[in-house]
Amino acid sequence: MRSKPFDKEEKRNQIIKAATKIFIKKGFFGTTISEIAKEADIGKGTIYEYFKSKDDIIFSTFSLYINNIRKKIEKIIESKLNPKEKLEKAITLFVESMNKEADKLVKLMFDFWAIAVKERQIGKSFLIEINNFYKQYRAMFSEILIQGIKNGYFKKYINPHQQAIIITCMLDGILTQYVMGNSCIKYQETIKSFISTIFKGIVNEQHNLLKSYK
Amino acid sequence: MRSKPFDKEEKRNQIIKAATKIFIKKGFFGTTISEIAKEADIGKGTIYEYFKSKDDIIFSTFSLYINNIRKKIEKIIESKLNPKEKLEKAITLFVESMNKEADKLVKLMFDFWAIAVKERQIGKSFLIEINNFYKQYRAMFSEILIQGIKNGYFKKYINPHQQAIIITCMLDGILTQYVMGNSCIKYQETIKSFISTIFKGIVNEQHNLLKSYK
Amino acid sequence: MRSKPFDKEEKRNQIIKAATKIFIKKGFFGTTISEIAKEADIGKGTIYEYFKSKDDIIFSTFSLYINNIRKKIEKIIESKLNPKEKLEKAITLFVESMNKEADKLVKLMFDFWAIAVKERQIGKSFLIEINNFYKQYRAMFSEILIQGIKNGYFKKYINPHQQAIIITCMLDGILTQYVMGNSCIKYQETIKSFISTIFKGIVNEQHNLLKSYK
Amino acid sequence: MRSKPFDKEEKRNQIIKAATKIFIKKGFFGTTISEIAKEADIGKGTIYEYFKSKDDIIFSTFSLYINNIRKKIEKIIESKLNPKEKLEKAITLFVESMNKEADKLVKLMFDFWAIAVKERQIGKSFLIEINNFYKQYRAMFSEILIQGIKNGYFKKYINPHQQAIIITCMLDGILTQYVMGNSCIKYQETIKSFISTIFKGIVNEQHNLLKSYK
DNA sequence: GATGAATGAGGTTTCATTCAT
DNA sequence: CATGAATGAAACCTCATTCAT
Repeated sequence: MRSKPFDKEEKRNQIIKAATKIFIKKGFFGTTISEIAKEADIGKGTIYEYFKSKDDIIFSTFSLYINNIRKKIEKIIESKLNPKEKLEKAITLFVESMNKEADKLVKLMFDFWAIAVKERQIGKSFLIEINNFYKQYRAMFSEILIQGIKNGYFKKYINPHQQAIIITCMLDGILTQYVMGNSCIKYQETIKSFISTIFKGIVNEQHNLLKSYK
Repeated sequence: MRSKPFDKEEKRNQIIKAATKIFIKKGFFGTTISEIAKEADIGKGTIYEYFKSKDDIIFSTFSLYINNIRKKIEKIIESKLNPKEKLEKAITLFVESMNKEADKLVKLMFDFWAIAVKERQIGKSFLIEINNFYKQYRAMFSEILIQGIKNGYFKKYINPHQQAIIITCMLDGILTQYVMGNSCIKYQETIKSFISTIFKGIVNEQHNLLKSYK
Repeated sequence: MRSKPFDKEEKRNQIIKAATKIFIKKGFFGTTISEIAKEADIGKGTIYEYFKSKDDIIFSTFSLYINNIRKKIEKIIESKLNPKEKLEKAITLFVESMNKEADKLVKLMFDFWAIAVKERQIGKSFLIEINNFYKQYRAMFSEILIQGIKNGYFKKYINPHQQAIIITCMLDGILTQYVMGNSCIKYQETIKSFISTIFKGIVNEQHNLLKSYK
Repeated sequence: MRSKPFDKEEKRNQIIKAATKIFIKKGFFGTTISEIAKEADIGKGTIYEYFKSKDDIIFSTFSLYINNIRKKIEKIIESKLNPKEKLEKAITLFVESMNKEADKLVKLMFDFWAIAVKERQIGKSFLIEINNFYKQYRAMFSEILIQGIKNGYFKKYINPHQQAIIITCMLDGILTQYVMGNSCIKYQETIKSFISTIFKGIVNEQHNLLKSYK
């Protein structure tokens, strides 16, 4: 990758990394270009060699992380796991992102949202991106469910699209309350409890019983 | 216009109403005091007769809406409805408010978050308030469920606290995706579908059957 | 004095008294009309029934206190004391004003000065008033000295005008350093020491010896 | 204009110089940052690259002038002059500076006072600095007098500390009245007259006579 | 006469962006 | 390419003053 003597893309990511760190701590509106520059250990003016504006930084940051998650989603879909395993894995992906570093990233997400809901120029782009992300996210669950129905893992009469919405909304809700509520709900227990509720409704027990016989 | 005797509280609410309108459109950081003043049709300085600072405005706005919802919650709890009806009513309350108040509240919520992160001092107060609100919201559902279990409306072995969390998270999630997704999910269908899933898990069919016999 | 049902002058003085209290604590520029009104226990608007503007308040305050001192000076001059006693009395007047309440008044004086040295409208009037006051103050000492020379209390060859300047400058200097220096010089000792130095230079010992013979 | 390599200290002083000019004319509270910027021929924002706040400007201004005088004082103390010459030099320093620096300083002094009263925090620092300055100033005269007594130039029985206070107060007073009185007293004459009075009291004539014999 | 709600001019300060080096 | 000094628009907020009651 580092074939050229200078790699513009790498430096961009370096700046985004620095920006993310500060955004998480102080929020988008609480962060100054100076702080980002200092954190990235470069001059203030240099930032403008790589980004058109402050808005461009947050938007690029957003895109970077969204795409990272997208890639993970695609990997799951394309994996050789069976639908039930895929469903668990997908939820786990979500749960994992709530630990450690990623917990902070979620806070970043709130900033994205705050910017997105407004009418502003950048907001619209955000909203479109977030919408796409949600669609994709729901599509992932939808696809997994359809696969499961086809293969007999899940009950035939369930509405995969509807269930996908319920699952994503639930995960979103847990996330929101977890972060807002200052970790006062035990999200892991909640998710487990939720999964069991959901699974009870959709999993085709007979099929799975047969499977395990083999 | 100034025929009535001077009512400080009314004027405060009038300003909050104007502020809300602009906050929702442009976000807290994108809104100026001048704009609020113009929207409220008063002078810039007048705002400061009723609020200590811009932060105070958003905080008061937040409190106003939170308390409005609180009052409604309390009414439901204290009503003469049976637990199942209460549960339906509580969710309906939520659905209803999605068209009016709560829709605003959610959009403001992101701002609250942005402010909470930027300004440590006020941020803490915000998070405590949000936390309290969530607790109260969960407590409402918890109480309804406990009443229902006692009276035999709901199954004995369910964990009311856990179910309350699931319900509130779900509603929160639906709301978030509804607002973010620009009405691209049909929330009413989703909620109906969700209710049926939940009810399947908790409602004691035998008891309700007996009831309907009478 | 309270013959008329309403005494405008009295109310003015009442406001000045309140203003003085706040001016001393917070300085002219640190004091707001609201504070003065609250201290005087009247409405903000009422102040403008008695004073044209904030500047007018400080100017009137200044005039009031200056005139009080003027009256005292005149009393001393017109008293039946002998020149040496008058000189002592005049300095004592000064020393007295450095105690108790009056010490605070001196701080007010600094505000007058701060306003006076500037080019502003009110500053000019102040400067003229202060100048007049200084002149009068020096004139008092000058007159006392001339009386003393005439009557043989003081040496014939001294320049009364010059000595008056030295005395007033000295007193002014002590005052400044006392207030600025946060009472870290013992002004009473200093003044005593200064008086003895001055008296050594001007008092006609022979005459006083003769006097005390009688 | 910007040919020289960038000198932060120089620019600070340049701004201070501009600020001083306006402060003297209009007073601290009457001066706006815009005016200072215009006078210094720079942008408003540039000021804040060199000073934290408006308060910081006045405080730095104060420190600059105080320190300039301090340096001069130290030079005199450390010079090879004899005590009597030092005393004359010290007073001369004072007289000289009345035409230049000190005249500014006194006018600013009233502003310092006004700020000291208005803003408790910064006010304390000011008073401490002023106090230190006065102490140092008195110490200079004290030291000169002690040297003089030791070497026989001044009378043995005088109290050097007390005399130092008298001298500094006197000079301070002359300065104040000079500035306030709008040059209406002839300070040079007054100082000469004062010196002769003081010297009469402290100089050891016999010793000086002997000295001049040699 | 007395009031205090309303006002808006004008103050300080921040910070994204530019541009000469 | 990199820099950071310079900038000024625009924000928040204060407060002397007005005026309807």
